[in-house]
Amino acid sequence: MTAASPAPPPEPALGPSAYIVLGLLAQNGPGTSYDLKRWADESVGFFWTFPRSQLYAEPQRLSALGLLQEAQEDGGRRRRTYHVTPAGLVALRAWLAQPADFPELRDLGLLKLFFSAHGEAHAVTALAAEQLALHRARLAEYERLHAHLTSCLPGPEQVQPLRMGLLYERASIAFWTEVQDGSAAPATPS
Amino acid sequence: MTAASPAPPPEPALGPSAYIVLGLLAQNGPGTSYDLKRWADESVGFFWTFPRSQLYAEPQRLSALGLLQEAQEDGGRRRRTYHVTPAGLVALRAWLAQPADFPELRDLGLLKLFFSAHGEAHAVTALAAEQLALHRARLAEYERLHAHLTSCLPGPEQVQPLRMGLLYERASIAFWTEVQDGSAAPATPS
DNA sequence: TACGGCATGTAATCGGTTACATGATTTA
DNA sequence: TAAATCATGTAACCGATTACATGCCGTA
Repeated sequence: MTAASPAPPPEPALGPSAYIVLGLLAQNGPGTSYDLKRWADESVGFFWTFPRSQLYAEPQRLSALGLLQEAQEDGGRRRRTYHVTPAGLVALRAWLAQPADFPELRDLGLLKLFFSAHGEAHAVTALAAEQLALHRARLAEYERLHAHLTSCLPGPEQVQPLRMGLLYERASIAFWTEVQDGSAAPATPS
Repeated sequence: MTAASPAPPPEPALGPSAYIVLGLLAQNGPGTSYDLKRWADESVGFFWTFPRSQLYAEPQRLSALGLLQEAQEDGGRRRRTYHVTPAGLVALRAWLAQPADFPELRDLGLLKLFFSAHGEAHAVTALAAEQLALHRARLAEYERLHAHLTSCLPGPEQVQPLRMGLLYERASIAFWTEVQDGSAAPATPS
């Protein structure tokens, strides 16, 4: 490699939360960390969570990298408002173009089920009941949200993940029902 | 609170990976970190991943807490073999009895879909195709594993999580197919 | 004006990830 | 016996979670 291509800073490879911040800001215009929290809570928050403090730390990292620009107000709370720079948009697009690796379920319920042989006898029943309750509640919530979204319609990309959520919840309910009904079930044809 | 109840060490609240180690050791007898890796790779690894080095660090933490006992061999590699102590079993059972909080999808594909408005025009198509490939491959793998497991049958608890995996993969395939077929789809009845 | 809750941030800690480094075993 | 692979571990870094601390604002 010649001196002609000094290779721009080696790109520290941002994590998912960085792109969530970039994406949310790109979508909803400039905002503060608290705005980010509110936006996340009613959208991505449903399938990707993180503590609030990340939404203070992450924008600062991104500012340092030039992907966001920060404006701190003088009076009152001196709060920081961020907006995406052109470089930030480029980074976002680059990330969107890269292939996404495999999703992970990260389901503590499944984990406990897997090890349930070492628990109390009725542990599985309790677990199934509890998981059913959780998933039913979540399903109801998704259905509300879905109904609500189809009215104040954004682009379909923002509704689709919710549809996957619905599919997942229905599958979960089917699964835990099956578990609850005991191992009595005969061979279940695929 | 009187001096009569000195309250045993405040229990540092272990993370999931700690219980994976405890559970795997409880299930498969004593073993080394490498054994843990192999066991995980063909079971829990499918719905809960972590780097190999965790399987060296975690057992040491657990030993320090008295939940595992370590035996280091003298000759050769001086490798460490761990086995679960009674206290470890108690901790495992206590964890199993606690309610599990809600699972998270953590799906980068969904995330990218959600923000896809800011990418190239064909980004969604590419994403859908790529995700379909991933999920089809995974589904095939699960089906192989399922067939294999039903032969060398362990308890059903160890097969059930895999069944959830199957349900999830089928749902995912349905979802991304729907995405791929474009927003042309009319109202999809639930 | 006092109080409660909303808003805004920082500090310390810790688990998880990457990278490094090396020893043992098998096989060509 | 050299090479390749399997096995085993450590160190450093960094993102993420928890906890702390405080400021503003609406309202009683």
